[in-house]
This record gives sequence, C-alpha cells and structure tokens, in this order.
Amino acid sequence: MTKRLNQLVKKIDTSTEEKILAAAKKVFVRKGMSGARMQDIADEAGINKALLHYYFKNKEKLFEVIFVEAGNRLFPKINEIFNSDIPLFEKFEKFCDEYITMVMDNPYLPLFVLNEINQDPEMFLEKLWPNTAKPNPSKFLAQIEAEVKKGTIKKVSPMELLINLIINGCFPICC
Amino acid sequence: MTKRLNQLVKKIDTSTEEKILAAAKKVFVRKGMSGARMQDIADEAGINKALLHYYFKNKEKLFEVIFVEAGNRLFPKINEIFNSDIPLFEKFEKFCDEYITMVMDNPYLPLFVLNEINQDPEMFLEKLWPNTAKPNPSKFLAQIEAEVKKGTIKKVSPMELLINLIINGCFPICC
DNA sequence: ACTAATTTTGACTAAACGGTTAAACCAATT
DNA sequence: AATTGGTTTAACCGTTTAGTCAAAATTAGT
Repeated sequence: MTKRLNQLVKKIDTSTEEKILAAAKKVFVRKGMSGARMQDIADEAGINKALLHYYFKNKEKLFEVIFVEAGNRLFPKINEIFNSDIPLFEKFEKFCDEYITMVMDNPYLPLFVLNEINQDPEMFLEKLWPNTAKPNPSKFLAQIEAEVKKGTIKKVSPMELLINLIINGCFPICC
Repeated sequence: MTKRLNQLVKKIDTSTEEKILAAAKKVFVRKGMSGARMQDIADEAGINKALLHYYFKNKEKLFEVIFVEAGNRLFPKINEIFNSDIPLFEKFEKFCDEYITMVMDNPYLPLFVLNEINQDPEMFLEKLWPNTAKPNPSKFLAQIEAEVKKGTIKKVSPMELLINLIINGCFPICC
C-alpha cells in the first residue's frame, strides 16, 4: 500500500536529480561559482550534502552543468535567428522578443554567464561554444551592409550590434 | 651607507599601503569579493599576509575601500555632467568620451562593480551612494522631454537611456 | 517475505582560508 | 650603544569548506 503510494508520489514528485539541478541553478546563478556553497545547494534542495557528490562528482562538474545550461539559454538560437533568411529588422524584433522574455524570466542569468566567462574564458570556449551552433555571420553581415548602403541604418560593426543587443537585454526593465 | 640607501629607496618606492591597495584592486576586480584570496593579494603586493591585517582590519574592510574607489571611478561625474547646463547632445558626447576612456583603462571594472552591487545591493546604497553627488535628474529629464517634443529623439525613459550608456560602455571595443 | 541493488544520511577528514600573536627588524632619538 | 616606536614576518589557530565513507533506509526483483 505505502509502497505503491510511494512509487506514485515518486513519479509525481520531481526526482532528486531535478531538485539538485534546480537548487544548484538558483544558488550558482545568484552567488557565482566561487560564492556558492555546496551546503547551500543541499539545503536549497532539501537533501544531504553527500547526495550532491553521489549525483555529481564534485562542485566543478555540477557547476559545469548549470553553466552550460545557462549559456545555452542565454545564447539560445542567436545564430538560428541571425542566420535565417528573414529580413534584418524582423530578426531584430524576433531576437529582442525571445531574448527579453527569457531575461525577464531569469533576471540574474546574463550577469552570471558574463561574469563566469570573464573568470574562466577557456571553459566558455571548451564547454559552451562547442555545444552552440556555430555562427555564420556572413549572411547577417551582408544584410547589415545592404541596409547601410540603403541608408536605413548607420554603419555599424555587426559584432558590436549583436553585443549591444545582448548587453542591453540584461537590464530590460529594472531600476 | 645601506641605511641611507634604504631611506632613499623607501621614499622613492611606493608605500606599503599603496602597494596593498594596488594589489587588492587588481585581485578583487578580477576575482570578485568571494573569489579573491587574502594570500593572493599579499603575494601580488609582495608582502606578508599579516601585513594586510595590519593596514586594513579584515578582508571586508579592504574590499570596501576598493569597491568604493571603483564605484566612484565608474560613476564618476555622471551627475556633474548630466546636471550641468550644457546641451543634451554635448552631455552624451562628454559622458561617452570620459566614460569609455575610463573603461578602456580599467576593462574589468564595470562588470566587477555591477556584480558586487548585485551580490550585496545594501552595501552599494550604504557605502557608494552616499559618497556620490546625489542626482538631480530634473534637468536631464527636462532636456530629454524637450528633444522628444522637437522630434530629434524618440521617446525614451531617461533612466533607461542612462543605463544603456553605462552598460554599453562596458564593451566598447572587445570581441 | 527475503534478498540484492539503489538511494540517502550522519559523521568524519583534509585542505584552504581568514585572522591572530609574539617575535624580529629597522630607522630615528638620546 | 641603548632605547623606542613603527613596520614586517613566520608560525600558529579556529573555522569553513569540499569531499569521503560506511552504515542506514528505501526500493525493486524473486
């Protein structure tokens, strides 16, 4: 009786791994790698600290999972959007819409990712970049060049424009 | 002989306090409060770790000095510029010029300050804000309203405009 | 109901870290 | 030369922290 109930509850309840990941995300994103404590994550997940090491080898591995997930959410389908065939200004709209929505749901995410990339740029290149669809800026660049020649926009560096979009999205509403 | 030489060297050499502050700035700005190690700062300054506590009571106090100094450099004379009587677009130019120059000299500063404010907003309000000339946005706001009515610029929130200027300055050249 | 495998825990360890202390050092004064 | 006061250091201390381990609890198969 209780067994069947437990099984049912187990299926309904979020699994331990999911609880850990949710807790780790919350703590890491808020405090950063060096500021986060394994004990805090365990408390947040409502489990024993040793269980963290049972599911994830060590702090670094657990952080890596969160960081990669956060990065893939922050730079979601930037390339998919900007490499696609839709007109440039529709790209801006689509990007801003999706991006700002995401930032509003995860306010601390951009600063977190930006900061951790700053702390350890190699990890970004090794762990995040390979998982992302590689950029093919040629199309995006060509579209910008075209608009510049038409005179619809001023001459800008495509990369700077992208960075501006990403950075400005960090503070869509606050203050 | 050596005594006189030492005296001379002592006067020529930067003082210990200056060496500590320079080292602390370098380490704190790079690694953040939680990531910085007192030993690293001591090593960077080329001194014993205990000497840090001789000049500054503890890590928190030393950090505070660096944070306040960094903040006062990052938000330098924003108010002085934006409260002044010069025309709006000259304000933009002056601000961008001074600000970007500063960021180029201290690339890690904006992200550092932004991040630490995020970690402990109260410290910002208690330690940094009081040392800054209070803002008087009314003039700035009025100027923007005027330009909007003239049609020279689109309708924007003055605060958002300021934030955009500050944030965009974080990545003036890189990438 | 019994057993084996999996999951979870409390207690523990070793290292890292912030901070303290007493002694050594050094220039200036007498 | 001895004394004094500010400066610097090596050694040390207590706490925190990531990580370990064996035992307990739970689950799943028979």
